[in-house]
Amino acid sequence: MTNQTAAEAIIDTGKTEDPLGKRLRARRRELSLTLKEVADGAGLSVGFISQVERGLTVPSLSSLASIAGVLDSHVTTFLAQPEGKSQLTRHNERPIYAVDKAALSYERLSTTFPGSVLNSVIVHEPPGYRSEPIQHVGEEMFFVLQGAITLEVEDETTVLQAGDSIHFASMRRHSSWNHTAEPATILHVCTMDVFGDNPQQNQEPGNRAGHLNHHK
Amino acid sequence: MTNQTAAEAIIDTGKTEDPLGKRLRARRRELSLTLKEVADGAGLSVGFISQVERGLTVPSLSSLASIAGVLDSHVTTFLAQPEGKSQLTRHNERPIYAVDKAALSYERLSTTFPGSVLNSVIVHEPPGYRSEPIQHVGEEMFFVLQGAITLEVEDETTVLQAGDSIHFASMRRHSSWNHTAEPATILHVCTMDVFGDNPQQNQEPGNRAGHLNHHK
DNA sequence: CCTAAATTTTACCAATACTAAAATTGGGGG
DNA sequence: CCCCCAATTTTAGTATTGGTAAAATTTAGG
Repeated sequence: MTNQTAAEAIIDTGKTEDPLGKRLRARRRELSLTLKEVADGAGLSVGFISQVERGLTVPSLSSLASIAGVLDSHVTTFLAQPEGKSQLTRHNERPIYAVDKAALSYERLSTTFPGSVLNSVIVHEPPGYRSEPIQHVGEEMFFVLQGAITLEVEDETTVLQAGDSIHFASMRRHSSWNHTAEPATILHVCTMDVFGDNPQQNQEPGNRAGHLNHHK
Repeated sequence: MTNQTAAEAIIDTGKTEDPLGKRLRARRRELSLTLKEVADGAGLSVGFISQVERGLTVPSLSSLASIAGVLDSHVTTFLAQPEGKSQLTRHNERPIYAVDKAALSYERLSTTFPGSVLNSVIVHEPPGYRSEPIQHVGEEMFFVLQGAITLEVEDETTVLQAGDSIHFASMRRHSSWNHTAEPATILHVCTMDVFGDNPQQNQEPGNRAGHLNHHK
């Protein structure tokens, strides 16, 4: 509609934000590398890098990966990033989600804005509660606010006390267990779309089940 | 070296993990969509989607974006994801980073594994401490553990008490200020490479300054 | 200014992203 | 069992565009 370059039009999430090329250039400058250095490192030509950085061409995924490698960053760094309103939650006025009457409940901290990947909730685990082992895309972190829990990640079994934290890739099969007689409160952050919203474009919103199913 | 498909070889981060295609298929199944539905939605051909999902072809970034859109997900969802050892930190034995003697200090919670984007630290802000306003790629979340701080995100000024949280895109200019007479403890999570490590491949590691510079 | 490094531009080619259509699989019924 | 339909895979083939090499331009010193 407007006259942005093809690359810009293609890549960005719909919101106006820094396009791929700009970020690559910014990152290269940050490391004070020359086009040639990047090109050589990535096995590509100098001119091409120039084109990409100015949004005249869209690199293939493999090329982008190479370039990202030289820039010592992850591919995802350069793809559409969030933008939106910040979301405040007060400890006394948060939406609470009770998944099953068995008393496990969530307080949602983060919200969803276009491109957001961060998801945080406060989880209240009643004494004895045990979650099904699950694995999924992303990574996550637990920080124990109150009480203690036992966390199993694949073969490691760890007891976390208040103030302890753990960080791991969510693909590793994991489950948690409140082995104590006291309720435990955990701050849980993950990079996934736990609540099943975050529509990339507005399609039929309802009926999509979240991934937080401690299903059968 | 081995005989994985070209696509697999190209995309993955070096670690063995689910390649792009597998994830796309998994996601499609999750939404119980047909190849045709995805193809139509994305404006691509059925056969092509099939090829992509089986790793016979690598889609262009634009195509991938379209497909991701139909799958109601962010592009990054399907690109290399973390894998590694989980990292435990005990509240009494964490590495502490003191940035300037002015007494601001960090306890690092998360570690870095290939592809990880999650970064969490506990920040101790002494009374009166004020950080420089910064903006950068990514998104972040503050959760106040003790005390209170004033957080400014662009034009919004918010006072956060213990237990409160805020979540916003890091591109929005932000700074924090401990306006109280007590030290404040904040759990800070962001999707960026705060500590400046996370080498995608092992290049010269040293000398790269972190981004947490409250520099002049 | 003169030179050399860094970047941009141009012209061109070949790899491959993508298509269209035919071949295969896989259920359910009747 | 066989027909039918939906879903997926396979096969050829083309056109796009990702990518190159080299010349043109800019930038920065000395």
